[in-house]
Amino acid sequence: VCDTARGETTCNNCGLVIEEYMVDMGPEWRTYTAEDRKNRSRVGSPISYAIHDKGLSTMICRGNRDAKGRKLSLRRRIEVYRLRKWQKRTRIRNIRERTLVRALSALNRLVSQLGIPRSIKEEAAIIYRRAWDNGLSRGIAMEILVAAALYTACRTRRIPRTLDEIAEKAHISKKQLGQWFRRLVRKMKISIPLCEPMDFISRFSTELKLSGKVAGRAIELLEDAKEEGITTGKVPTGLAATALYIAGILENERRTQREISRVGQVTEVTVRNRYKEFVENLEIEVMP
DNA sequence: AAGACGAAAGTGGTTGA
DNA sequence: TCAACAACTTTCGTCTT
Repeated sequence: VCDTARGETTCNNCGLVIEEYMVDMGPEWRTYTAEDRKNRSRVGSPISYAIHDKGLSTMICRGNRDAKGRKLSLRRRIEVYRLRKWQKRTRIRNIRERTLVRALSALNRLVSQLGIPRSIKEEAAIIYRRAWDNGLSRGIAMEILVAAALYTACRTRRIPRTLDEIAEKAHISKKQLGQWFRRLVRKMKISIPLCEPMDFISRFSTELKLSGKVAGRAIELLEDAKEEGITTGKVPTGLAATALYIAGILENERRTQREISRVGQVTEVTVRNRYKEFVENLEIEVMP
């Protein structure tokens, strides 16, 4: 299923799978029985990242003595000093890089799960690095910062995912994600375009297998609704979903309220309320 | 049997004193 | 910091297809 509405090719079927195998080369838990094999799931970054240098990083002790306790010559002392310095530097670099590797692998996982285009992933990675450079990463779980960077990237490129969707896949709370999103925007002076209901139309209509005709009609409806001033303060996903619902009825591609509410991530009641407002204000005749 | 409808009570976030 | 508030959710009984 390809969505080329914005010049992005998001392939939800093959792209997903290929991406996953390309980016995440970590091993899965070994399984022994057929039952295990059925149940096994991907378990995140391979453990080797976490213990990558365990036992390998060496400290060079202070005190300029050799193994037998003799004082070192001046020449040796200078050499040991230099070694110590480089030891420190490379260790710091390794920690940085290791975290970065883990963060990027988490990002890849999220992106595959959500079917997000590659360009947005790159954007998210850049935002993540900038956040890191600005010292925003201190004291915060890497997963949260990654998720916030991804959400920010989606918003700036106007291919929004909801906070809920990203929070769920990243296994963090919506509240935390929202907080860090705002923090990123504020501290890094990123300008975010307003979230418009229309931004959701192409994704939702694909998900509902609705034709382009319906999607176009839905966008018209949203434009009219905006002019009538009945959209302010309403959840954009609910508006987009309802517009598709009505457009579907008008174009004879009806979907049930349940389906509509599911893709719009609102309740049927909300769809009904929006529906009523649309019909009352937009001179729509939906009686067959 | 499934879908649509709407009332009523509850929830979490924003706003304004 | 607190209360008021609008939007949205959950739940549930009733009507329609």
